[in-house]
Formats: sequence, structure tokens, C-alpha cells
Amino acid sequence: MTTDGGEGGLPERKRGSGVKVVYEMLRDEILNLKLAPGTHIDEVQLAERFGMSRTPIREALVRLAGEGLVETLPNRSAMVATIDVLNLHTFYDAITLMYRVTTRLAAQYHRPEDLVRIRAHQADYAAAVAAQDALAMIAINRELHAAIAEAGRNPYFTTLTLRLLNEGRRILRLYYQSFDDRLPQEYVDEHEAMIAAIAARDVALCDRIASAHADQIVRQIQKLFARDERQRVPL
Amino acid sequence: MTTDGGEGGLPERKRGSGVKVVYEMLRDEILNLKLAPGTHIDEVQLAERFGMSRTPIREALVRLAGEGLVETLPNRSAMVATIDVLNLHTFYDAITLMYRVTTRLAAQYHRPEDLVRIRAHQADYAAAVAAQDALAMIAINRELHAAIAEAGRNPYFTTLTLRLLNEGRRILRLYYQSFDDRLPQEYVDEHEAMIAAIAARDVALCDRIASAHADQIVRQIQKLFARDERQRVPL
DNA sequence: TGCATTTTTCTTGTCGACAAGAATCCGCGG
DNA sequence: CCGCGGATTCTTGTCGACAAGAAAAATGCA
Repeated sequence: MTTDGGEGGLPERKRGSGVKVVYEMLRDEILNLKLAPGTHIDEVQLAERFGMSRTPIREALVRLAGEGLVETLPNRSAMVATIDVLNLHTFYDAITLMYRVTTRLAAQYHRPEDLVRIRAHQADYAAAVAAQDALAMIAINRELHAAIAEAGRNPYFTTLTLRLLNEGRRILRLYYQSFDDRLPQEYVDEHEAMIAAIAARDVALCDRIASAHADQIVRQIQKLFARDERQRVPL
Repeated sequence: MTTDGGEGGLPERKRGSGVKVVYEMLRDEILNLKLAPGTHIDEVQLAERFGMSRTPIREALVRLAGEGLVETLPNRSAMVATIDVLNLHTFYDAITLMYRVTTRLAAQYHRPEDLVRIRAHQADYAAAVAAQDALAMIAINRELHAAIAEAGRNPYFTTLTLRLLNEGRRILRLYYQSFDDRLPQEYVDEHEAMIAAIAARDVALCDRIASAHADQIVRQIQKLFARDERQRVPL
């Protein structure tokens, strides 16, 4: 069986769009864990699936490797980047610092249209929480913080934050697919407070809220990995 | 005239090394401003120069684009990334924060072999200062701070720091090629103090020194751009 | 049977060629 | 003289094919 992804139609597509399509599709599948970490990626298989040559596939993979989403060894198959559980503390450090810095900068440099975008994401987030849709929450959480980072208008920090949000999305996704936990209403409130602080241009308050928010998420992830997965089977 | 770069010899090279060679060569030329910002990059020209097909050239360019060293528009020539003078403050913010964070982390997590590497770079730096070799100083300064970042063992911060150091190398290079200034002996002393603080694992001191060091560099760059380039011609 | 070695198959890295847009040049009209 | 439209050239994006290296399978030997 050839597991067609659903792209098998008219092969007419615009010049230059091929790479973009493959790149975005693969990125989403990696972030959704639809492609499990460690999965070996076969270029010809992807080429057949997307109905194009290996060349654009290759370029998409190189780009994804640049963002740390796939790992590649010479003359060997590329594979979906693994989630390094042992070095998670570096992730905690980085996401905490980036939450703080981008939120502070957003308080300083945001413009009215930024707040509109941010609040739109927050509305989506609240809706996802109400609908108990954990997957949507994870995706929207990323978009919300990305919008805050953009409002800070520092491309260096924005890029790193985006990368960390991607990583975080994979980790959270791991969390919510393993067991359907209560969905944290607190996040909605924390986001609300964060947005208010940004709108009020209160840098110090933003810093405090961002720190707390990051700590919250770190604790949640730690709770996941501390969880005992063994089934208690009567003997 | 075909401006051969000097690669025109036996075309035998190992499989998989092509991309690496092109990538590193182009990266160095961009960082040295041997390729001026804004220069259009012609793929076939590079292919002829390196004696290989366009495919590996292309992959190298995609990688460089991922690091922000070249900018690419669809169906248009890639070009060497421009130095955005108007948004330099974002660079200042980012490099200052990364200097602080990586130095602090180095104080916490460095191992003996890290100090050996760092001190070797520092010796090279001092030698370059003694030799009045500004170009070597610029390159070694990057390596020194890169080694400190590596000692901090947080790949997220290390990656961003490396990117900022690259950008800084281009800017400094711009500086020292415009006029041969006095070479700052102070940097040697500041580096020395920084290394001592790392070795002593004094996080707070590291933070202070890194801040001061970043401010120093920022001021130097600002002095460059504030400089009045007009020639005073008698009328 | 178990292990080392060789052969086969499979996947990637590189190449040359072709087609679609973009940039350039040329001719024409105002 | 200048601007505008079409033809031409030039550059990039994509393709199919081939070769080198790696993984897997098959073979031989103890």
C-alpha cells in the first residue's frame, strides 16, 4: 500500500512553491509528532509522496536541519530530531529567558496593531480551552508567544524564541498525547495578565509575569517526565 | 579574465565534502567583507569557480540563508546579507544579553579543558594585539567568545551567540578597514578579567564584566557610525 | 551453528539538461 | 529625447540519471 498523503492530484504547481509546500508540511508534521522523533526520512519516498523530484525535498530538509528540526549525518539518512530529555534544563533556561526578554521588549516597542493580533490569538486560545482541544491549545500557545516576540521587534530574539516554541510544542504535544490531562485554565489567566501588562507598558510587571509563566510550563513538563509510566499489573 | 580563486586543480574531492568547502569558504568571505554586503551571488559563476555543479553550491547558499548571512528572494539572485545600520540597537541588546548569559553559564558549567581552550584563544588575541593585526584580532575575538559560550553548554544560547558574533565580526571588520585605529589594549585586560572570573566560578562578577565588555564594544561601534565621514575641503 | 567476508541492494551526493520568470536590450511611437 | 512593448538573454527552480558509500543479504569457512 502506498499511503498516499492526499496530494495525488494535478501536478501543476507554481515555480518555486515546491520547496515551501514540502518545508511547511514536514515542519507541521514534525511539530505535531505525526513524524516521531528519530524517524528516518527517505528522500525518494517523500519525492513520490509529494509528486516532485528529490531536489526540492532536499532543500526543504536542509532548511529544517538549519532550524534543528531534523538531524543529518553524511551519506546517511536524515532523521527527525530527537527530543533530548537529558538536557532539558538548557531548554528551560532558554525559554525562561526568552519569555522574559520578548515580553519586556513587547511592552516597550509594541504598536496598536500588535495588540490586536495578540488578543486575537488569546481569544482563539480561550476557545480552544473551552473546547477541551489540547492540540489546538498547543499550536495557538506557540502563535501567541510568537506574536508577542514579534511585537518586541528584535529579530535575533524572535528567531530563537520561535525555535524554542517549536521545541516546546513538540514536548507539550508529547505530554497531551500520552494522557488527556485537565487543561490549565490558569494559562488563560496568565496570558491575560501578560497582555494587560504589555498594553500598560509595565516592563517590570511583564518580567515577573513572564518568569512565573515560564516556571509554570517548566513545572508542567517536569511533572510529565517524573511520571511513572509503569502499569501496575497484579501478579 | 576569469578571476580563478585558486581552486582550479585536480577536481578529485571526497563525496560530501563539496558542500562543506563551499559553505565555509563563502562564510569566511562574507565575514571578512571580501564579499561586500548586498553583492549579488551568481550560482553558475560560483559553480565554475569551485569546479563543481550548481547543486552543492545551492545547498551551501540555503544553509547560509538559514544563518542570515545571505538573503534570498524567489526567482531572484541571492545576495550577501546587508548590514542594517538602522536597527543596530537590536544587535546591541542581543549581544549584550548573550555575553552576559554565556559568561555566567561558563562560570557555572565550564570544565578544565574549556579553560585551556579559552586561554589559548586569549594568548592568540594578545599576540594579535601586539602585532597590530586588527583582522586577526577580530577573528580571534569571535573564537574566544565562541569558546566561552561552548563552555556554558547551552546549545540554544551558543547558536544565537555564534550568529551574533558573526554579525559583529562583519561590523568590526567594517570598522577596521575604514581607518586603522589604535588597537584597544583594554580588551585584552577585560578578557583576562573575564576568564579569571569564569575560572573562579564567580557568576555575579562574570555578569558585571560581560556587561561592561559589551558596553565597551557597543560604544566603539557607535563611535564608528557617529563619525563624520565628510572631507573638509577648503573652499 | 556462528562469524567474517563478499556481494547485492539501497540511499544519498552530484551532475548536466531543460523550462519558467526576471532582467536586459531593441525598436517604435509620441 | 524619452517612454513603452516585445523579443532576447540570463538566472534560477526542477528534473531524471549516474556513481559512491552504507546497509542488508548471501556466501564461505571453522
